[in-house]
Amino acid sequence: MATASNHQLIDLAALSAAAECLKTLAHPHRLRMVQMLLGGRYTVGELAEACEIPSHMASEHLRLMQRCGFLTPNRQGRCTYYEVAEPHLASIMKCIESRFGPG
Amino acid sequence: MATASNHQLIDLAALSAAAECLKTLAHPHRLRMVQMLLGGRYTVGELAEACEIPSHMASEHLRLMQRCGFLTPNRQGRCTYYEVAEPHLASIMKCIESRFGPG
DNA sequence: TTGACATGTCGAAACATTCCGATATATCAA
DNA sequence: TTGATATATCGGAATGTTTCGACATGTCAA
Repeated sequence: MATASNHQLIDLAALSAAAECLKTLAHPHRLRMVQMLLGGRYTVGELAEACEIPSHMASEHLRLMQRCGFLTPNRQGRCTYYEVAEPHLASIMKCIESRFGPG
Repeated sequence: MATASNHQLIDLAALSAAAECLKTLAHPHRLRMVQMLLGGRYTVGELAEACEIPSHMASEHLRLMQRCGFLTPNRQGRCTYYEVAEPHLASIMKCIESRFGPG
């Protein structure tokens, strides 16, 4: 046994879901996109340019993040704007910034 | 452009490092181990049993987490105790619990 | 309608991860 | 020493991810 304060362990099924989400987040281009989108909405093309990747690949990354509930697309004419749909993304990104950010 | 409050974007090299760490965390058994270790120290065997996996596989997971600075081993006789070495693990785990935990 | 532009989808190659059995090392007890 | 226990490591099979070119769809302007 360990120390006191044994706060409930999350069950394995929930941990698998969490692992899926973390895996989705665990990519440098996707992290950059999330970081940008936490500051506003952007089109596929804008996100692609910021990551210096072809836009059809940005589209693929965005699809993955949409699939696990992080983002939602919002078509407007020829462009598709993506926005953050998962509120917890802000706090997890803060953790990442405090560990890997500047300063 | 987006809204105001354009706080500095992390550079791609740092995001790659962050992605590596997140990838390492993104596994149900490793998440369980981290969650346990945040509450105290455990041996390879104890962690293996909690995850219901053979201990040589637990050892492999622990090696990965050691490699990215999350944990440190601490040999004591025949057993190796692992402990949390990265303070930020606690806060990122809190984020995960608040999203996937009970309640 | 045509042509240009912005996204999205498909299939396959390249690459990485996960898992397992076999084996190695390290410690203790007798 | 021998045998038992606890971890660690190696190699390979199975599986999953990433990237790319090619193509499809959907929108607008003329």
